[in-house]
Amino acid sequence: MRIFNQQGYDATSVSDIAASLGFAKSALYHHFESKASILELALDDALSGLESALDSAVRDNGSASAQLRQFVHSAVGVLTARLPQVMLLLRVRGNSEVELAALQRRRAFDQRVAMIVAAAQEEGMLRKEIDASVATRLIFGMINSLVEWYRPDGPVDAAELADDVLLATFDGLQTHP
Amino acid sequence: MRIFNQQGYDATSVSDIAASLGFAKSALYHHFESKASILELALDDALSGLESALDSAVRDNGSASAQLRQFVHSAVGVLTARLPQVMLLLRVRGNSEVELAALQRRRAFDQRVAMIVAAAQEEGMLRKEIDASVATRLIFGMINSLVEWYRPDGPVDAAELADDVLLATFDGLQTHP
DNA sequence: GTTATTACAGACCGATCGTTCAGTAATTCG
DNA sequence: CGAATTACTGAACGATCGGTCTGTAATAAC
Repeated sequence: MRIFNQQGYDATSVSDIAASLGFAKSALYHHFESKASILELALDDALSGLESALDSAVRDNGSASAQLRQFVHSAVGVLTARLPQVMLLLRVRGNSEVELAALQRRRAFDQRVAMIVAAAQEEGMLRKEIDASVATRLIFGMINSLVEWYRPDGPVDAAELADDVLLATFDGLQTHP
Repeated sequence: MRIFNQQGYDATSVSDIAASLGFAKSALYHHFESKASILELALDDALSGLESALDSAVRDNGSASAQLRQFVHSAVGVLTARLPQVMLLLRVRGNSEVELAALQRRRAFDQRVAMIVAAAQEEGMLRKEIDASVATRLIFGMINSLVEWYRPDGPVDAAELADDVLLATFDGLQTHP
């Protein structure tokens, strides 16, 4: 996963992976069916993590507004905790069966989230000037962009970051009089 | 650029490009030096667009707060107007000389932006609970994520989107009493 | 300590990669 | 119209790709 993310999946050869493990590439095929199956494991892990975070948020809260707040917070948690997997998921382009399946599963997930955002807007939580589907994409665009810079061993604390994202998305970065 | 973005640069062969143009792949080498040079043209265009938008924002405004607001707005404009180029830029991983050069140029650009955000925070425009560098990444994470879904022929208007992003980043998506 | 079983190495496969080159068609120019 | 330039084709290049196969170490089981 580390090399996939550094170079990109397609730019990474099976030899690259094997070399970084100190093995011959044929050794990899003793443990994995194919290059794609390695990717598949990571994508499944990322999707499972996000899905169960959403499930919990829905289960734990009555209103869509509360569900959304909890999910935004926990989505940052999943992203920081399973950074390599989510990183791979967000870069999938649909070039193979494995990638297409992951994209489809992600689309279904995104639609569930969009429904909650729309409901939260109906509840009066979100301003109506901005279309619900646009709002959804802006919120999770910000969250997903964390994979581009957040690093577990970096200076930013994951828990604080989740709070910051909640504040930024819902209350804005500007000071208010 | 369209095919690079659909499949990813590495997953796109020169034959793919030639075929979609109705040419033999050798014909491409009459117009371009290499596959990498095609990428280079696009990356240069994206970077130039963003840089000149930043230059204008700095030139047109006195305070960092005003500079930031204008640049956020115009960055969305550059992104929507030069979607394919910016899309490519944001996916560069540094796998070649061309990509490394683009990454370096982008890092310098990002630092200029980060300085303005920090100055805007000093001016009292941005809340101080959130670190300036984190705020920078959240803002432009949201903006850059537009390439993942915005399409010129889609239902979302580019001008409205720029306003929405401005509202979302600075005032937040939540309604206020 | 013999025997399974697991874990690897190295050579090799066909396919495809980016690129080159010699030659031909199409277009422009005087 | 003929000459020069531009645009393109098709075959071929070495390199590298994901994957397979045979065989040999290392480990575990009894």
